[in-house]
Amino acid sequence: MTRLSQLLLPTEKEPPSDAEALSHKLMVRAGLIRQVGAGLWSWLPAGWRVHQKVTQIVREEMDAIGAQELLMPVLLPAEPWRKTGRYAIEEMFKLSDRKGADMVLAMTHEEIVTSHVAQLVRSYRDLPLSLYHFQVKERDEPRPRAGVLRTREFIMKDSYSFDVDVDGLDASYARHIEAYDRMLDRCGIEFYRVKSDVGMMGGTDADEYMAPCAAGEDEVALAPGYAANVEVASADPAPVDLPPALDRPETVSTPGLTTVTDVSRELGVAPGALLKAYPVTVEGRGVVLVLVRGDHRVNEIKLRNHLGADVRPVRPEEIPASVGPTGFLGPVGAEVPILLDDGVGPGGYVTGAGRPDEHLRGVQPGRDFECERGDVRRVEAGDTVDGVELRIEKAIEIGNIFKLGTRYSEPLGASYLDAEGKSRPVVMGSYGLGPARVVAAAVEQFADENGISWPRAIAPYDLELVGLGKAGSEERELAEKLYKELGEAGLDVLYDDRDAGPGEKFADAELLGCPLRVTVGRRTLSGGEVEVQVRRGLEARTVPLEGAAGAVAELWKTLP
RNA sequence: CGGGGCGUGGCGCAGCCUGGUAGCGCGCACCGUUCGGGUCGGUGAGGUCCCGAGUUCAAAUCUCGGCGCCCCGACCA
Repeated sequence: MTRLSQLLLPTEKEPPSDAEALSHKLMVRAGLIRQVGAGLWSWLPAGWRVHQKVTQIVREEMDAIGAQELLMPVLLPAEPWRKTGRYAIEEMFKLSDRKGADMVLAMTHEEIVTSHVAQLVRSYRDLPLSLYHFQVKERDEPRPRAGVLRTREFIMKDSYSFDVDVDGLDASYARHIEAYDRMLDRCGIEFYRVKSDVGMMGGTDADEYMAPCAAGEDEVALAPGYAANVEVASADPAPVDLPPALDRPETVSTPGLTTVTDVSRELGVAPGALLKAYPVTVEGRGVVLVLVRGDHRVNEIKLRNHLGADVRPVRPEEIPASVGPTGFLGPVGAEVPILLDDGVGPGGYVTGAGRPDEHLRGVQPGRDFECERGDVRRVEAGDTVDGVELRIEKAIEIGNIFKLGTRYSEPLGASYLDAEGKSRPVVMGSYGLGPARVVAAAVEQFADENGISWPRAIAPYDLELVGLGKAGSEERELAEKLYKELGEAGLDVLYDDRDAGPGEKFADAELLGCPLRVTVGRRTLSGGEVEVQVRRGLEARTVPLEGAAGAVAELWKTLP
């Protein structure tokens, strides 16, 4: 129960000039957040209420699967990070204390929680165990952006599961999936769970929770029954028309034509009838020539995963002469290993000739050059999965969950004695979620031209009560009375009791986006009624003043 | 790390090219007005012009150096 006249809610008519993302603009305009520095934000009272509501929902669902809340520090000794090899991470803030001891600011808490478990857990009887906390994470991001979407400091719910074996981990992982699905459903946002890259976290399996929205930094490939981050997505390519096969490759003169577009136009074939050569340097292996269809792109993450080694594009001077000059690179006669993407079907293709100003046509993989194969291309919209077309959407990552295995328990000595008295490493999972990103996603997904439209579960207040008329008028007295009654009906009300004009009050209410707006004004009061507007869709109705609080409370329960 | 842009009252901006009294809108304070869509009128407060050095009689403006912030890309545990 809050009076707007008492609340620090600095709304603005105009967004910050440098804001791009919708959630950035609206959260600042609505008075929810203020910037402190690059990637550093304060949450103002109304914004913090939203954050807290998300946090509480997450807490309840974590508790429901038996996870135990604790709290670990942000400032940590460097030692455990050295043991796991993560001290070298560039994004980690590093500092030293007055004695010169190396310290770090936590980017995440695997090292510390695992150290605790190493000390405190001795027996298989102590397992399984799930621990979580809400704690600030510090990451020296190369480029913070979009308000609260990508920051250098943010609160994260991170949980960690500890099990005796992989089956136990699978069960813990499954429980977390249930908890995540429930908490995000309750928060009222759109989301999906997608397969993701395990990345540098290591481990065996990973999923991400993604919220689709325009400001998203990630791309997700979706088809019925299929959802994956584009980083790892796999699909069948759209078919391509190939020219008739030739008995042997044939040289064609293509002076100055160095791009797929140019060559396909000149030769009158589809871009997909070309093979694009993409030479890379593979750690510990040297140059490998990757070939994908001309209308496809190499996905470096999939390539790295396929090769099991770090990969970077070659520098021009590293390209072997046998592969040819840039723009005319080709596999025929190339004296380097060749990796052909699985998206390349049988048939004759156009490739660079490995000589200036010439291409070859009718080149058949296997016949005209040796190669290994692998799925290393980026999926494209229009590809198919089980015959159904794929679409690609932008989304923000709001949570990610990893099966870590023994990636941390082994270096940190987290082991237990099994029933036979034998020492075994604890098998771990880790599960992150960013409440601030849930908040930003909700703003992005439901805002309209008038402002934010919160899902009711995470709105800063259940409703905003607008009292029109002058201070001391009959309308305002009735609004005061209704304010009390709404509170008694169990609703958390923001009461706009300011001496401002109606336009300003309405505009501010819609900007802040509480799910309901109740207006006490002459127009409806003459008929003994008050107006109730549903924020999402702005549909308005009236209810009798008598019993209005109860009616509003009932209506509120039906909202998304 | 590469490219681009910006820094002038709380917010949004003009002034800078061509050096000479720091300006506009919103907001804020006060008076009146209005009271179902940012009402209208009046009065007023509020600024180290990001920082430092230089040029000059004189610098928001020109020069050099630094810092900060934003956007695009790279990167992103």
